[in-house]
Amino acid sequence: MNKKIDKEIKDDNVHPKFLKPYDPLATEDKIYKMWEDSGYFNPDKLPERHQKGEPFSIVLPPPNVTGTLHMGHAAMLAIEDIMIRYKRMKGYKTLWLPGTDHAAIATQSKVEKELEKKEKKHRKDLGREEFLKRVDAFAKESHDTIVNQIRKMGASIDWSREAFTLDEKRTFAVNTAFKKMYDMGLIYRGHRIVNWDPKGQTTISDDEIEYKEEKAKFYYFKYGPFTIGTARPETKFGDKYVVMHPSDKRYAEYKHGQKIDLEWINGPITATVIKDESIDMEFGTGVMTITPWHSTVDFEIAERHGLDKEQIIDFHGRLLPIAGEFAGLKIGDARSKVVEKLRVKGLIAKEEDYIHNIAIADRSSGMIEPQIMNQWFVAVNKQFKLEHSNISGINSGQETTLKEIMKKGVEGGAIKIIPERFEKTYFHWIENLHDWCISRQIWYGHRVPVWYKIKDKKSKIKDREEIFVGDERPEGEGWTQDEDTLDTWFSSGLWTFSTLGWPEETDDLKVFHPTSVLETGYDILFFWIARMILMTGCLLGEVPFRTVYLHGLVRDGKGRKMSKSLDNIIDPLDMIAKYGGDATRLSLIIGTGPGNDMKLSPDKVKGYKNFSNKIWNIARFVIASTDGIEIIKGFNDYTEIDAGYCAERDNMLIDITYDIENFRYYLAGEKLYHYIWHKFADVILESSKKIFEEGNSEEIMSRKQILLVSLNKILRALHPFMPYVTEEIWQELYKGKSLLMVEEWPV
RNA sequence: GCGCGCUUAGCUCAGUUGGUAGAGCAACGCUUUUACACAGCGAAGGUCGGGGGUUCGAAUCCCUCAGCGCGCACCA
Repeated sequence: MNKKIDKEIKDDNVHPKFLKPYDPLATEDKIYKMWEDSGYFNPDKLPERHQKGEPFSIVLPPPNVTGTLHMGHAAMLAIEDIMIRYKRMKGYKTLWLPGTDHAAIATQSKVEKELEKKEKKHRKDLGREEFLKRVDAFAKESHDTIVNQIRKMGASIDWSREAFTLDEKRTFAVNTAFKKMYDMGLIYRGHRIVNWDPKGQTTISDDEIEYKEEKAKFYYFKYGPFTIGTARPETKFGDKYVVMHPSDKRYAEYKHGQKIDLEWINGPITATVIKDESIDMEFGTGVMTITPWHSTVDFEIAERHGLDKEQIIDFHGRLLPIAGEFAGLKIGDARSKVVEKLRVKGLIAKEEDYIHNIAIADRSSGMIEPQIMNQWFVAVNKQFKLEHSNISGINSGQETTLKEIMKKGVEGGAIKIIPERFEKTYFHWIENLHDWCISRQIWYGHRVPVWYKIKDKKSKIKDREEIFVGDERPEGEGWTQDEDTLDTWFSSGLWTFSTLGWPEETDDLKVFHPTSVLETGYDILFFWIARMILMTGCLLGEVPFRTVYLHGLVRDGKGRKMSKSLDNIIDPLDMIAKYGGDATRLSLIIGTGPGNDMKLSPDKVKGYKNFSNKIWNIARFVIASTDGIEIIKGFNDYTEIDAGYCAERDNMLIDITYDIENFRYYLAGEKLYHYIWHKFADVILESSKKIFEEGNSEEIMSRKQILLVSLNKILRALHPFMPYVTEEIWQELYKGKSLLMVEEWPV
């Protein structure tokens, strides 16, 4: 009998392509093209039942145009495609909108490195215009690679709406947002302490810093009657304030504002005593001197007491003339020399080993040097009137702050974060949030939409400049645009609505915003998610999305972040070529819950390739042993004989539907896998062989029915997870009908 | 310092509201005119990190300790 089946398949030529084993390579590209040509990725082209359905929208977290996609991106695509395909089958009007991110600093530094390596040139050798041409060319190339990779993953994404953070429409949205927020008083320019990256020659935000532990010496210097502790002797030249806690009894005899003459690095100075409660009495000697120009904490103390601030280190990390004989030295070289001089002068009390964190720019790996600079900021604590609000807890026309908007969006339940524990992390981050520095001294990105005109060269600095903020250069002579560009996250913050046409009031915006789900890695919760909530709340008075689903990071065998490891990288394209897109997808879904990291090995992907083949052979068996496909029309497989199997199957389908509704894709995937292989194939198919040999006609008929109906339902349920193989079988089974286009969710 | 997570078979991890421990991979034995060897059948492998508590019953809830990892803050 079995031998006969196999023979039939081959000999009859009924299913000429339906041979063993399943070959993903020969199948997937062809199927993707068919899907794409069908137009069904575009919500406007979906059939009637979807047009009446509820909208369901996801914007793709735009990959950086810095190169290629890694396994983390592949996981993101797999999860989002499952969401979209499931909702589409359920009859929703589904939109999944793709795009890419110009990723200002990341992309620019990549091109700079290449320029340095290949042509031994700095970007300044090319000039702004020529350099930007190079970056654009690189970005274009990356873009094309990325788009190809997204297709390979089987993403049912609407290419007709593709966006780029730096394209014309998005640039207009950025400029409009900037102007609105400037007019609302939420964007301001001012001299504030910022994170300066001397290597990248730009400011960066707090979130772009990484901290690394470093062993260092901690020195105690004699500073007049005090002993002060410091890890940075080379910044101490200008220190003329000595700070202690007001209730520190050890220093009760010294009064706030008291002047003390003392001998310091380059000779005698007059120090002023400052009492400030921020001082930790337990740390060191409980006394310190401050360097307000190069330390955030010191800057804040200086602000509180109206103290002088002086720059010690220049923007290339070298000491300024205030350092006297040390002027011009790099800070790294200066330290030991300054210590040596203090030693000679007998001003060192003691030194000890200590471990501290040094701040590193995560893109350039330059050591951050705080500097006071004139930059553009977003004010997060400033009160302003939110004209229109859909955010629970904030009424239209109410006074609020951006911080409050970020808080209320999640607190009030308008946004649900999965897994929930990240809500705590999110609130904690908001508590510590400072004004956001948005200007960058790099070339690639959105140029700050501000023009300056010098009114009167002789007048005081304050009103010397006339400022114009807007999308285009103002009328008249003498205007020059700000040289700086905007933080890349400023444009990403608009992503859910800039992609839908904002600031125009488009239909897309009305139908699809707020978006349904934002699915991304937990590592950009602050960078991106928080900023989207901020920008959307401020500009639209609503939340950008209803649910945030955070996936874990994909790590290599050694537990390193796949996006950062240099060797041992698993390339999604390699996996797809070897094991197929379906297998690659499933390996990134099963075995990992939201927010948990996963270690991925090629063996796991291989395992799911075997599963694709299993499904393929299940289908071959069912087709060959049921005399064709007509039998399926209009019958119910709940016969008395096999009702138990049917109920079990349908309960499983209800179960996984519940899992999917609750974002437990890993469970749904595993349950399907388990049912298909170990129940449907191992038990039902195996027992069918016997029934077909020995059973009576009623038993045989019942069994044929259950096989066909089960296969039909299983393929539909599995389709969001493994779209290619299920589609290929479906088309064989139902002669050219498409699973993507016509089929509904099975329960 | 504040917060979060993890610890279950050799490896990677599931285990949704507490009811006698599961999967994949690897390894072992048998099976090759079988829908599928990218397979089937079978066997093996775990005091669920330690300790304590709640409960008729705990991998699951509570407390505590330890190891590992992560985030934030910050160390003058």
